[in-house]
Order: sequence, then structure tokens, then C-alpha cells
Amino acid sequence: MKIGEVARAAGVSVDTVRFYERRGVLPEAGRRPSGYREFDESAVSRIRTAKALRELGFTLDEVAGALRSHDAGGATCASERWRLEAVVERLDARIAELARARDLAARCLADCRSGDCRFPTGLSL
Amino acid sequence: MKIGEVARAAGVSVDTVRFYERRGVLPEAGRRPSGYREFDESAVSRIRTAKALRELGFTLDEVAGALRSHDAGGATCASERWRLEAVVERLDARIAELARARDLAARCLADCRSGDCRFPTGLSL
DNA sequence: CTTGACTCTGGACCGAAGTCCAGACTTTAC
DNA sequence: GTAAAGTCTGGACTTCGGTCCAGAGTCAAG
Repeated sequence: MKIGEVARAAGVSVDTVRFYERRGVLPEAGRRPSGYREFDESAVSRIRTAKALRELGFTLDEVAGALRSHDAGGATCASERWRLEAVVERLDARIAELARARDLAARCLADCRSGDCRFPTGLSL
Repeated sequence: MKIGEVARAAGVSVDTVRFYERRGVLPEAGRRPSGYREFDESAVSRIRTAKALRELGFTLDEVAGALRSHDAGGATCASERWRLEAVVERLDARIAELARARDLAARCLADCRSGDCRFPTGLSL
């Protein structure tokens, strides 16, 4: 398959496919004599997996790490689980951070609506 | 006050003070004959307010907008409340997004631990 | 054989909120 | 008077995940 077909099949742009290759998410593609990259179906499913992992909160480097570990063989659920744990931890931390800000803002807003605005330093909101 | 004193008093770097000036958070500072910026106390409290707003989830542009509106006079709680509402809405949306990813990942992890790993497309985690 | 669609490379660019730098100048303290 | 500390400008760099570009070459259909 040519890069455009892969991209279409996986639902990403050709730029993204090349970018994923550079970032180690995809192995270096084989080349035709013309220099065109040549892919097979496995590239499509690899990109789909990468997308799924991204949606779970993996960074691209983490995706690449997980996929390479998988490639290396011997990876099991138990041996790779920490990757998912790390992601969940990071998400929890980030969510807590945002929730704190959100509650602070919402409390400001509630005070403000009830005519008891104690907004930072004299700013009336 | 010179920029360093302001920065120390407000708890930011001198680079940040200059950056805030360029971004409209601080008005253009007056200059000494030497070219050095000259600030008064109000710059410090303005930076502190900016920090407080940033912690609530305002972007720098939103901070600048709120402060300029305040400067323009006539701003009341009720007239400016939408700014805070917009921030809370954005935070809520972002938190929901992350929470979805988090739950997806945590469910994966739980399945994985209970030996029922249905991780995306053949990847064992 | 030509036309249009595709692909190649390398690098620039986006947003966000700063940080850091060099090289020149100023101010302060001793 | 001199040295150290502070300040000036402008621009480059950071992280993250891409996106977009020009200019050149390639492929497929008619």
C-alpha cells in the first residue's frame, strides 16, 4: 500500500503517518525503487492501536515505547501493565489539578452571584 | 521600583514581567532616562491578580481582557461575570474529556488485572 | 503522451506561557 | 574608580502533536 491508502484506512493524514514513522511509532517503511514508502496492513492496525492508546492518554513516546516492547516479544499483560498505571496516575493528577481550579472558580462565581464577591484583589467580576 | 523588585515582590521572574507587558497584562511601564522601566506598587498587585486569575484557569489573553475591562471603568460583578462562567465551562469540558480517558484506561487496567485483557488490537498490556 | 493525483524531502509553523541567551549598558556599593 | 549586580533588546528555544509548505519527482488513466 502507498502512504495515502494507509492514511485513509487508518483515518489519519499522510503527514501524520510520516510523523509517526519519525517518532518511532511506526517502523521505517520499506521503499519502492522510486522512493515511495511501501506499507502493508499491519501499518494500518498499528496506527489504529496508536490512536486508541492516545485516546487513553498515552503520549506519543509512550505509545512508541509500548509498541516497541510489544514488537520485542515476551511482553505480557503483567509485564506491561505499569504503562497503563502510569497513564491513569497522570490523568488523576491532572484531573485533580483542574478540579481544584474549577471549584475555586465556581465558588468565586457563586459568591459573586450572591452579592458576596471576594474576587482577587479588587477586580470586580 | 525597578523590574527586579517588582518581580521579587510579585513572585515571578523579570522575564515574566516583561512578557506580561508585551502581552497587555501590564500597561507599558514608564522609563527612566537610562531606559530602565519604572514601576509602582500597582504593578505588583496587578501581577498578583493575574496570577490568581491564571490559577482559576484564565488564559493570559483572558487575564489581559479582564484587567483592561476593569481599567476602563464601569465594570461590575454582573457585567464581568461571563468571563468566569466561560472559564468554568471550559474547565468542565476539559475535565470531562480527561475523566472519560481516565475511566477508559482504568477499565482496561481492571480487566487486565482480572485476566480479561481486551486491550486495543492485540497489544498485551 | 499528457494530465492530474500522488509522493518525496526538509524545514517552518501553530498555540500557551513562559524561559533563556548574548552583548551592551546602568546602577550601586565599596 | 572599579567590580558586581541589575537591566536593556530581540530573538531563539521549550513541550506536544501534529500541520503545512515548496519544489521536485512518480504513478495511473485516458
